[in-house]
Amino acid sequence: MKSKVILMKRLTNTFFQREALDIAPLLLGKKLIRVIEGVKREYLITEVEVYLGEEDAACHASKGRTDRTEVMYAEGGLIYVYLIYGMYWMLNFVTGKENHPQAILIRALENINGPGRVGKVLHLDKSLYGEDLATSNRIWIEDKLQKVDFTTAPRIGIDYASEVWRNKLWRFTIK
DNA sequence: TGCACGATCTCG
DNA sequence: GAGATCGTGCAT
Repeated sequence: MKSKVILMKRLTNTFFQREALDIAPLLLGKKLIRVIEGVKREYLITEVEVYLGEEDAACHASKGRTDRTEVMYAEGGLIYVYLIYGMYWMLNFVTGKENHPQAILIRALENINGPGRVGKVLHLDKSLYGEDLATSNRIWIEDKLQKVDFTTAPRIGIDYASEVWRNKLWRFTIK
């Protein structure tokens, strides 16, 4: 007797060890799992932004290798979190090959708009810096096996960067 | 050792 | 439109 099983498959590191611009649209509509104090919660990813390499003036890696950016130089599949404006933790997934610093910022989840609020509901903190999405029991991504339509737009909050980088359409939003 | 500032949000 | 609030990177 045959039965159909719908697999909610955790994404492995190979998923993240590709170029951020290829991965970003694929992340839309996927499920973010977060376990807080033993309670498992699920959220749909609805908006992301790509930060790509040392050349990208808006990317933290444009300052080179530092204590903060170190994780971005690792292979894809790790988490990059940092505190901004003294109060908001930003959630990023490291992507690409080793020594190709890049990351994808999770800007919004379903019903949760803005990266600061995302960090708040997920109870992010420094302890998640470098967390491995493939093996963590605190946070990971699962495939939703559904296709989504998306739009692109310039990234938010990077007016300090030069025009070329400001104008990149590296924000991906689910339709 | 000090200082300027930021991949934001909320309130008025 | 401004304030909250603090780690980071770079100058001193």
